[in-house]
Amino acid sequence: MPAYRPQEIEKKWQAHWQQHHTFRADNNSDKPKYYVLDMFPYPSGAGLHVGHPLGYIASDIVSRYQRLQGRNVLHPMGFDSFGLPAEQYAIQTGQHPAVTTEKNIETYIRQLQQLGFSYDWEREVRTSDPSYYKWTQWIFLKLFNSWYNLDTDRAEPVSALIAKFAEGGSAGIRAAGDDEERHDFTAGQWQMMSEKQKLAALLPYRLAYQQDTFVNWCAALGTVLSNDEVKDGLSERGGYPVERRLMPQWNLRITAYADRLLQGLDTLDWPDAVKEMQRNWIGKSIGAEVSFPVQDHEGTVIKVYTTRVDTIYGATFLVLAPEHELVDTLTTPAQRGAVDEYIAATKRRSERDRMADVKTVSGVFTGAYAQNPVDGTPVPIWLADYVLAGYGTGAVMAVPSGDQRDYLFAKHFDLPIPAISDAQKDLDQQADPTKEGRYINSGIVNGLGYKEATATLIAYLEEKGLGKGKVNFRLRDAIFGRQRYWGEPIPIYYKDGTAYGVAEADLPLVLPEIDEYKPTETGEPPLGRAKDWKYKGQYEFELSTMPGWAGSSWYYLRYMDPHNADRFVGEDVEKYWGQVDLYMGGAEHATGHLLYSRFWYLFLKDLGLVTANEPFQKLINQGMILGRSNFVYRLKIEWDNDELKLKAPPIFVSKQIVDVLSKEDYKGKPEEETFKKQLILIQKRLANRFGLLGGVETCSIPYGQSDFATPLNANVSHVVDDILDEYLFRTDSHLGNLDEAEFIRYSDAYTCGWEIEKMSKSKYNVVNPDILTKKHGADALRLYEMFLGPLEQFKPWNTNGISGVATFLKKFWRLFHPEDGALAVTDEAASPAELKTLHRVIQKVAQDIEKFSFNTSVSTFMIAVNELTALGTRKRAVLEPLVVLLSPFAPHLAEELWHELGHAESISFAAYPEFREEYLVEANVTYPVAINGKVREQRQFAATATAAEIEAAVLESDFLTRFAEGKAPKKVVVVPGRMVNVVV
RNA sequence: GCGGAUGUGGCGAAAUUGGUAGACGCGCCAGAUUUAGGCUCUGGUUCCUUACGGUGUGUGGGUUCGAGUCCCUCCAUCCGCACCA
Repeated sequence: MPAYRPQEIEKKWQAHWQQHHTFRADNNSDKPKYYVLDMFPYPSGAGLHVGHPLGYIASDIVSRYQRLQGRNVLHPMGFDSFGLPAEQYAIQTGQHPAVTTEKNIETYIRQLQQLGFSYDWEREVRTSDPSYYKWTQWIFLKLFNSWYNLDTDRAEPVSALIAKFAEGGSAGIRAAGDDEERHDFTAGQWQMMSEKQKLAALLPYRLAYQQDTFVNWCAALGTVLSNDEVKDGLSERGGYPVERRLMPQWNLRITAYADRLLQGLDTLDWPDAVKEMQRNWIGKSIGAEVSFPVQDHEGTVIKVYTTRVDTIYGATFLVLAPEHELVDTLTTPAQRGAVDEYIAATKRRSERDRMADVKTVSGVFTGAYAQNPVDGTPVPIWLADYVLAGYGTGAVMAVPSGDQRDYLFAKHFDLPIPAISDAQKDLDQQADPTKEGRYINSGIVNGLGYKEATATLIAYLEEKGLGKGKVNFRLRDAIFGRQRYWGEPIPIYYKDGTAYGVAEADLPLVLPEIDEYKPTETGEPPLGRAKDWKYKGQYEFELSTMPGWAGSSWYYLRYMDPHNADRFVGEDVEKYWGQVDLYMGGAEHATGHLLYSRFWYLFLKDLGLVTANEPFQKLINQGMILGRSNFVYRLKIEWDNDELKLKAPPIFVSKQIVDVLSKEDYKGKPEEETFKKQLILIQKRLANRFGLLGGVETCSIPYGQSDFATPLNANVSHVVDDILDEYLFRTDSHLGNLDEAEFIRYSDAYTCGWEIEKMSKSKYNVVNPDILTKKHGADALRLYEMFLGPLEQFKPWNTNGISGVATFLKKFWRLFHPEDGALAVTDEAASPAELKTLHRVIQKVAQDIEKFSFNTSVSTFMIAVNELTALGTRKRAVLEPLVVLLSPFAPHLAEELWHELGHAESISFAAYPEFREEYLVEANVTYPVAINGKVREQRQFAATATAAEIEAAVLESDFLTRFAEGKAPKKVVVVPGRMVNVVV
């Protein structure tokens, strides 16, 4: 056998695994099951970069480890193949999204397969495949045909609701959702309704319902975005402006599950950060709704929501959101002008300004007064934009002594700030929301504490019919429609203006072909372009498609039974696999995908279609691998607000360009045009040479030896600093911390800088794994990605260190092939030293895998190889178990050696070596012996020696004479296995 | 503002959970082999010091025979939410 050639070995075994279906998971097995899931990728045109596989490698290690432990492992992969980028590309080029998506998936599969993942590819799913989205549509129809019964606290079929209506009308039915959208009727009235009227009455009960909703409308993208797709008032994708607009929309009633989604979190083995984010997102608050009767408006009350009813005696004014429905009625003629002006001013401020500016106090008095329901005191009614129309009732009772915002408002408009608790302090400085102390100035709760006061007041208000305890959630229903082409068509059609669900038998409702992917001239979604696209040839279909998260909300269930044509997942199969044991993916899905998936699962559970309580028991967030962006600055002189300014916008370039530009022989001050041409030329030349653009290390680094250690020419760095102070302005967010940016060379007008940020094709900071695999092999790349640092951490990519793990693999190979010759192992028995090395690895690696601490496992292997190399070990008894241990990490190398050692079956079916603790215990143990914590010598004791024996041995020796300067020992502390400390 | 996290060499990082801080790898230095090296091997590498020795886990304090680890204070950085009543 020649020297270690990873590329040959890897190709051979990947083909072998595929041919022999080595990783095929069995839906019937006596073995215990284990389900390892990766968050499936969106197949983008750029292909994989080194950041993508990080989580996949980790989950693959766990999968292979669990197989060695004798479990039946389900480890699938698929593609979230509906989405915006393919559609944008289609609009630009006219290419069908299905075509580009297919091409991208092929690239992804090729790249994934060459890393040797143990996926069961026969279970691959694609969300854009009609045989898959048939079931996404089917689940939508289930939602459409369900309502949420608060009495049973679960979803039930709409047919049950119809039965109730027929029997007793709408009275007494408690359903999740907004009762104001619904109308009351008797059983008789129900019977009299036409079909159209009945469906209209049912619609606001459904879990998938259509309603006029304030949505985030993005004109540039021509679609509606969900809240988590909007960042700072701009679309997450593209950064276009987003406005609030009232539109008829399909919604999913996730709010019905708010409490259960919250409760369930406690049972999950997830990172605290993610659970906390979901808790905040759901935003449960326990409080009360209190009615304040309005003076001079008989029968009109203002409902406020508060979490601190106990402070109601301190409520000196009410504040309504400017959009509140009563504003118009309440405003007195004298205040009308001021109020109108304030509302107009609020509207002029964009959502973004309003969010950005939380410091300025603004508001206006309506002229009207309400009565405090507990003591009848008149309280003025104000408007202010710090009260949100969308939360609670859109009105608050302001307690300036207990709430900082109310306090600032009161100070600003000179309203009274009465104390309500004897524990409140510094009320001339700030509000004090304390719950300590006894209430004062508080009528019926004077002298009580927080808990009693709250209970007393709620009881009192309930009795008077002016209030009740109430739980509020911040969570909003999920908007489900997108005005887009490349998504699942919503299986709804309209008959006489009324929405009907498509019959299950007619699924899938296949996405029709259209000739252009833009919205129509009349502003309809792209599906409006479809010709002759009608249900049963006569009814118009719904034209919006489902959002990106629809298909990804249940894909993990389809993996269990991907080819089932009769059911979304077979009953027995679902029971067998149950929930996902380990879910690996990025933290960016904390409140989106992970919440929607849980919602769908709970819903399916209510329908008896799934059996576990939660879909994902354990979640690990792998950190992101960041890239180093390089850029050059182009100095520009511009007019900015009548002022001449020098600007230096950065231009992203590949690392090679920075390398070339910073070479000593690159001199002169090129004119702008010339420079641009040069840039393009260099990019092109590099593209030709390396096939791809990206930051693979191919040029020598000009100054110093590494990216980060920078023996930068001191003179150059000085000049750059001076120039910086003088000329460079922060003109682009990508610039970030200029102070920290490194400047490799200053040449008149151009300077090179870098920054660590997310890998992105447009920033030329992507490192392609193919090239690394070609050079070092997939095993080396796998090991290196794990070795890089803790799995969950964000870390910059640095290709330099990969040689370390490559060397390790070579050394490992050489344990079996001395002088790179033929396999040479002996059947001698292992020595105690060898057994110790081996069993330390068995123990440590198993512990590390349980803790997902793969970087330390790799170190453990390296130490073992160094030790065994030093010992000259050639023994099968030591080396063979070591191969098994290494196989989850470097599967190709391990498989090759395993077969060389004479095994016919794949190493995946080997048994994990058993750990024997006794091999780690030595006859003699060396302890540090110290005086007052200062170690003076190392001494050997029998491994079985007791603390008392060790103490005696030290005191009987001449240790004290030599080190204690005649002082007498006060005590001796013996920590078995650690240290002997004599205190003098 | 609220919530979550993180601070250890030139760099990525370890530290058996309170026991000789810096394992392992990169880089660097020296040496060996080699025509040569970007291959391989050996030794060294917290910092200061020629050495002896001292110093050292963001800051300041505390508990302890002993603290990177536990408690309190402050500082810095990152992430999430953000006028949620």
